[in-house]
Amino acid sequence: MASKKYHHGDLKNALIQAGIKILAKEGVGGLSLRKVAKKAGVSHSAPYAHFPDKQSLIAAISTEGFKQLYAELDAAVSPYANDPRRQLEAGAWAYVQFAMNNTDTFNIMFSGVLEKEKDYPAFVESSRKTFERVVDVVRACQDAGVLRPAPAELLAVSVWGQLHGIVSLALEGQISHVVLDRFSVREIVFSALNQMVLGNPLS
Amino acid sequence: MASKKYHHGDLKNALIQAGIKILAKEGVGGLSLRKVAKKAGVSHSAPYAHFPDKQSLIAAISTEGFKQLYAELDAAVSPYANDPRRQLEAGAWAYVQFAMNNTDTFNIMFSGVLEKEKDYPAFVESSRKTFERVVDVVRACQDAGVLRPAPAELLAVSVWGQLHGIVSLALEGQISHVVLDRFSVREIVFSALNQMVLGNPLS
DNA sequence: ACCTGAACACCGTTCAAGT
DNA sequence: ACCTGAACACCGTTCAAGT
Repeated sequence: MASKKYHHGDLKNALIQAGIKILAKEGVGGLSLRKVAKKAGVSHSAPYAHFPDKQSLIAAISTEGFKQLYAELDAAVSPYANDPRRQLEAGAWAYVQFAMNNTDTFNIMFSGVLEKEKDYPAFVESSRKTFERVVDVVRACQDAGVLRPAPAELLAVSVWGQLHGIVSLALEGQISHVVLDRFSVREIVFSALNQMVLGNPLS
Repeated sequence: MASKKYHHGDLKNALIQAGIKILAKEGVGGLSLRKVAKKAGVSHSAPYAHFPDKQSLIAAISTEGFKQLYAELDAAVSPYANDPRRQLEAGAWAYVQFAMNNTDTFNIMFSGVLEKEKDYPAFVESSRKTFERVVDVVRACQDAGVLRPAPAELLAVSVWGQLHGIVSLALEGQISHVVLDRFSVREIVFSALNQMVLGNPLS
């Protein structure tokens, strides 16, 4: 399988990695197929041997993003297998940190940059898998009486949506300075999360 | 002030309106300054007499979006001046509907398309004003014992974030079909919202 | 199968010039 | 002040051609 090659033998992957780097450095607006090709050391039309169009490259980068998000989520949650409450908090914070540390990847994953996401099975699968991990944690919390009884998937959408919304607004600079002057993003997130937890003095 | 003009006398506004239409018809990816100029019936460089660059046009369209959102929010909420609980629900649903009926405007308002939002005072002001309206409703709910005591702005971020997150995930096609097969977006939103309300049997 | 280079239709932005 | 047209450096995408 590995033999003589034109350039590296795995240009497809090299293009994805180049794309991720450009995205991190120049943002969504700076991501062009031609730059990606140049960074990978090939001509501007070489990517078309591996991706039918720019959207497909974006789908591949997004898929990579979901895999990384899954890994970070899982790593944050796993240590607390018998403490669902801490799983919830650790997972939530891992999600928020991923978003804040990989703003532009987070953006192409969730902000309509990818136009027909349903056309990319790997993307759909990687995002589905991530959601399932959230559902797992939610279910464990329900079993432990930490979260209210309800269809676990529905509650998971609510929890995920809460985190996603807050961090999206934060990244977009939409959170009022009246709030940011007094609370860190961490405090905002945990305040919202605690509100969902049963047995909370305020709930 | 109104006198003879080259084209309409208010090209600036005509460009914004043309932009909104193109956005609605072709999405963020289809929005170009040259198309906007063409639609307004001027040369491709005419817009530069009114906007320093494309980002400024986007800022103006986003500002327009916030004004519309504010108006719809206010119209939905005002009828229930003495029923904070219904204000909260009506306002929430108005927000979600705005997002779903104006997907692409919503996108440029909130999805990182506008890169240095802080540089556009009109944008910042229109978004601040909208947030203030949310805070008003939250405060009324707190006074009526519908929402828990907490700094109103903090709680408003939580409520807004919850709605924003759910509708963003929904627009992005990220809500599992396991959920969507059983619940409408309206049910998902209200389920999450009710969870925040005091005196709820489930809270 | 994998890659190159020329070509095409589009961009955003600048600038000299016209009214 | 407001607008035009040519020009420049970039895009995404296609295609004939090379290995």
